[in-house]
Amino acid sequence: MNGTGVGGNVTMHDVAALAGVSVKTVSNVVNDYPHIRPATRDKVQKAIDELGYRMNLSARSLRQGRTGIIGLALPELSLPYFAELADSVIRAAEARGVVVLIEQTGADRQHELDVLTSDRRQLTDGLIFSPLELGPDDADALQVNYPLVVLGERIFGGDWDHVTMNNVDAARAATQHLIDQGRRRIAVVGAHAGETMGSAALRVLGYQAALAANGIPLDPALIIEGGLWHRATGAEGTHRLLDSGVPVDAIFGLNDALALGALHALHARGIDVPGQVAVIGFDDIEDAAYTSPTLSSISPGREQIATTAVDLLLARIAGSTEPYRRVIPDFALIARESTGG
Amino acid sequence: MNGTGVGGNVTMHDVAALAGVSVKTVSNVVNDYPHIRPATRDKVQKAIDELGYRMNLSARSLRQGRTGIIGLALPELSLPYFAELADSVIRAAEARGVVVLIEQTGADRQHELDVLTSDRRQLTDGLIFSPLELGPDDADALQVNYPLVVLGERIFGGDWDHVTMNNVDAARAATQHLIDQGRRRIAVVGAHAGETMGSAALRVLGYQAALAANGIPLDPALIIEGGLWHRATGAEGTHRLLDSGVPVDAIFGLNDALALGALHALHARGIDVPGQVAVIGFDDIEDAAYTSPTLSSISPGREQIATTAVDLLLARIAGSTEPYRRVIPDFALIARESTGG
DNA sequence: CTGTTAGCGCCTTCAT
DNA sequence: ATGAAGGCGCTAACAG
Repeated sequence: MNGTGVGGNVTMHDVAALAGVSVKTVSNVVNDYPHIRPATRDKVQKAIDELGYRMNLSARSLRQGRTGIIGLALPELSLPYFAELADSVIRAAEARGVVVLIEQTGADRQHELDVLTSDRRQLTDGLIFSPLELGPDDADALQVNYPLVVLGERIFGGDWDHVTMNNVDAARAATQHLIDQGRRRIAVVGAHAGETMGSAALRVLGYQAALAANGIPLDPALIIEGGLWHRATGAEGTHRLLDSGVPVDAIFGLNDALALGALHALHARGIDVPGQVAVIGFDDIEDAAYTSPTLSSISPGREQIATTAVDLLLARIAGSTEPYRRVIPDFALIARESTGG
Repeated sequence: MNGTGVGGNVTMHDVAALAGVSVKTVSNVVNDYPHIRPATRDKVQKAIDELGYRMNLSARSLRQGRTGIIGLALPELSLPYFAELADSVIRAAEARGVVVLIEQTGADRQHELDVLTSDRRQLTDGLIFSPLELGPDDADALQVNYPLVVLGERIFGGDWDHVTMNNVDAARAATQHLIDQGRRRIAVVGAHAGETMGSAALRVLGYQAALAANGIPLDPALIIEGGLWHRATGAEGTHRLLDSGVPVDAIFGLNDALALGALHALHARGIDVPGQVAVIGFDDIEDAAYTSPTLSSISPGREQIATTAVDLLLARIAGSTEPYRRVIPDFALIARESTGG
């Protein structure tokens, strides 16, 4: 039963007996305690190797109240941005010796609330949470008694740990880029009416700021609503926009999935990109570099967001008590064909 | 400390004391034991609610040797196919009351070996493993002493649990579809030289079978190697193919990422798809429906693969002993613009 | 630097 | 249908 597999039945006591030391000494060796005589360490290590001993992590968890697992709750892995984010979080976690349990909320409000109080929270030492539906009214739900790092900026005002990016400035830069290419009738796809603090609201703010700075009047007909930021939403919104007949020479997809949908719709209607309509997205997912035409986008520093979130969470787990709010300032405008001259 | 959060310190003893019963009775209630008097159950449940009791999962794990977590090891979530697979696995797992710990192997052989013997295996009750680099020579490494379900068909010959799809037939169907559109110079991108049983080898087999069935000679110059099935690999392989000057009127990307890369390369060279060159992929990732032109592909029944894998794993964890090898026979050819007349 | 003791919270006997 | 006791494997707290 115990060949190539992961050892089970052999305990510290067995190791201690074989090595002729106490269990505590074995524990010390296994946990890299500072002061152990090299001879003792070797003796123990030999016994460990000989028996193929592996520590029982459940027992350790029970004892110290930690599992070495962190949770990551996100809308869904099918959305490339979140898949890439998860990739980065897992890498960062692995580099720090912890593993990641992923839960999908499906962008469902109740599911997002559930994830915060789920039994599973007991299996994790802390949670990195990227909500899409929770808003300022749900601030109470985020007052949990375990380490929590919230991604994105849907919920301001609380004093919980927070990692976000500079949405307003980044969206302004994207819009300015379109303006620099001579575009004046710039639509935005994926807006959320009534919201004041989600990513959508902040990016629209940046869009408006850029228009204002360039003396371009804001035309409400160019602001296209779209709840879920999927490709389908972008395609459908773009069709609505074009059906409406308002003049358009550029589309700003509030994320890349929306922009990909826009490209799709424009292609379906035989509208040349960027000849007739320029398109820019947001997130710089891998896809953006491979579409036809390739998609200009904003690179939000995803890697840095992930490592920062993991670091904050681990610091909190380790006992740090100061409240954190980290804004990742670095973003980059990646100009590709879809906005090219 | 114990408001919205996930309860911690209150134990079964506390509940038992408040309810005036023994801990065993509380345990029975919590675990939905069959024979409990309704009155007793209510009493206990009331005490549980009043104290906000949550069972300590570490203690339970220690006691029964199970964590309720299953592992999922895959190359990387950045590859859309695997992100979508993970999505499906997580959903299937959730529906069955378990959660998923994801580990990325980065398509690195050593990493793939490590994942099988890692300490983390102790946190999981079993593993769903999608290897990319392990081959027949590594069969021994798969002889582990915990429930393991292998995805894909890189390693035949062992008697471990296995979920795969009908790669040969599906690839034959893809190729036949191109032939049906009048194509005769069909290249394949992403082949793995020297392999005999991976997805690449099997799909190439199907390709060859289709050619043979239609009396089309096999031209080795049309078989383009490509190790990692990323978009970049597909683009680069396509450039190599076109640089070589051999006549081509269709490209079969052995997965969608490769096909997306091919579309990208063709677009960059101003070659019309499908006018001059038709393109088909494999996997039917979400992207395929949104590229320009939209990408024809093979839908492999990803959802069914995921649920089957989870079901097999859970059955094995529950103690089933018969060796399984399940082939998911259902695939579908999705014809889109990239192969359109 | 190393040994001893006493639980962590639960579930599995074995009684009743 | 419920209670009592013991231990799963580990580590924190003290000795020494």
